[in-house]
Amino acid sequence: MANITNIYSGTLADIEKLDGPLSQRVYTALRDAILDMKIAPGEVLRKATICEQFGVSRSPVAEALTRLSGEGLVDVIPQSATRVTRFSLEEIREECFLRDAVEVAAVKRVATTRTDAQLLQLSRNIRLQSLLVEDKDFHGFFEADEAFHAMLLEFTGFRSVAAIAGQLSLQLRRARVLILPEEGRPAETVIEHTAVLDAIRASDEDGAARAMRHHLGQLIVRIEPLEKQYPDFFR
Amino acid sequence: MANITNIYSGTLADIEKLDGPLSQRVYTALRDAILDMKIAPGEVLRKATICEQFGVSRSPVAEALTRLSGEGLVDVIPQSATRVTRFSLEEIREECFLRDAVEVAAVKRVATTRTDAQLLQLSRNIRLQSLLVEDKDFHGFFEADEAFHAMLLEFTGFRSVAAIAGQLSLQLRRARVLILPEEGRPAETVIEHTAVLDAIRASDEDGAARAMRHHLGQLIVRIEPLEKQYPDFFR
DNA sequence: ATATGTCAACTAACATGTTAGCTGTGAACG
DNA sequence: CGTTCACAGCTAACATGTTAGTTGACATAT
Repeated sequence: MANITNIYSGTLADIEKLDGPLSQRVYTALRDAILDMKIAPGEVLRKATICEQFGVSRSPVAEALTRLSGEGLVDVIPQSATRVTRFSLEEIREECFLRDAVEVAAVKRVATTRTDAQLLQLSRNIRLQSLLVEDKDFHGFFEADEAFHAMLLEFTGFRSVAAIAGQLSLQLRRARVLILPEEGRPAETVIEHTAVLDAIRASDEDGAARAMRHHLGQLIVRIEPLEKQYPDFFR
Repeated sequence: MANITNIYSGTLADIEKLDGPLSQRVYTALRDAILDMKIAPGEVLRKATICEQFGVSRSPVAEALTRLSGEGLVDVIPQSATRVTRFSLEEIREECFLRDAVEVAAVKRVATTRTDAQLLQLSRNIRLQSLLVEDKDFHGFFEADEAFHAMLLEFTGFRSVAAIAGQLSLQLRRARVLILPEEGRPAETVIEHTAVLDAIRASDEDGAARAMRHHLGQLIVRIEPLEKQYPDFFR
C-alpha cells in the first residue's frame, strides 16, 4: 500500500437538524455519509476530528462508531485507527446470497397473500420509477428502488422484516451507489421490477420467485467489474 | 406494572479468563449470560452494578450494552433503565421466516455442491447428537444441534454466512433454551436432522428443502405455548 | 545498503467527574 | 377521595482527564 491514507474532510449532515440523543444523531449522520459514499471506503475516521466537526465530546462519537462497527460499516484497528470498511467481493457475494434467499422467500409469500391495495401501491411505485428514469433523477430513482424492495418485504406481514433484512445487505446498498449511473441500467431495472409485479398480480408464486431471482442476479454481475474500476475501494 | 423489578444477582462468567479489550470481554460475558437465559428477560441491568461485578469502569460496560442493544438483546429506555429484551411472538415469527428463508436456500445449495468430506462431517455430528440424547446431556445436544446448522451454512461456500445468519435469529436461539428439556423433542430433532442429511446425500435439492422446512417449522409450534407458560418473559 | 532496535508521537481504550431526563412519592388542591 | 403538580432520587448520557498500545521514523549495528 504505497499511497498515503487520505483523511476525511468532506461535508457531514448537520446534526442540529436531527433529534434524539447526540450519539444517535452522530450515528445517523456518519451512517448516511458512509452509505452514500460521501466518505470513501478505506478513509480514516479520527474520533477527535469527528468531535470537532459535530461539536460534541468523544462519548457520543465513540458510541456511534461502536454501532457502525457492529454493522460492519467501519473497521476498528485496536489502539490505532478506525476506517470506513473497504468492499470485499467475497462478502458482497455472501450478502447477495442472503438477500436472494430472503427476498425470493418474501416475494413467494406475497404472491399468495397480496391484496388489491398492495398491488396498487406497488404499481404506483413502479410508475414513479419510470418517471424518475425519464427525468434522469438517479437519486430519486435509487430511493424508489429501495422503497419497492422494502414494500415487498413489508407485505410479507412481518412488520419489521424489512428493517432486519436491510441490515444484512448494507455493503450491497453502498456498492449500488457506484453502479447507479450506469447507462441504461435504471431502465432495465424498471422492466425487471415490472416482471416481478406482474407475477405477483397473477398470484404466480414460482414466476415471481424466478423474476426476483433474475433481477437480483443482475446486481452481482454489475458489482464485480467495480473491483478493477475502483481498486482503492476493495481489499 | 405492579410487581417490583427484580435486580440481577446471578453468576456471570469471569472476564479474567477472556482476552482482548475489556469492552469485548464484558460484552461476551453478558451476551452469553443472556443467550443462556442466565439473566431473565425483563430483568434490569444497571451499569453501576455491572461495573462492580466485573471490576471495570463504566466505559467498557457502556460499549458492551451499546452492542447488545444493536443486536436487540437489551432494551435501553433513555435516561431510565436498560433491561434484557422480553420475547415477542411477532418478532420470533419474523425470525423464523428469515431463518427458514436462509437455511432452506443454504440446504438447497449444499445438496448440489456437497463433498464426501462434508457428508462425513455431517453424519458424524448426527451420530454425536444421538449419543448425547441417549446420555440425556441436553446442553451438549444443544451445542451439537447448533453446530449441525452452522455446518450447513458454512458448506454453502460462503465463509461467514453462518455468523451473519446467526445474528438474525438471536431471540430464537434464546427461546430454544426454554423448549430444550421438552420430553422427546431432542430425539425427534435427530430424526429430522437425519432426513435433511439423507436428502443432501442423495443430492435431492427439493427433498432437502422440504426436510429442512419441516424441521424448522417444528420450532415455532413449540415456542408458541411458551407465552402462556412463561408470561413474564413475553411482552 | 539493509536489517534491527529504540523512541517519540499519536490513537483508541479506559476511568471518572458532571449534566440532564425520567420516575415515583407525596403534598396541595379540586 | 381523586387529580395534579412539584420535588427528590435515581439512571443513562455526556464531557473530560488518564493510560496504554500501536506505528512509523530514525539512528545504529551488521
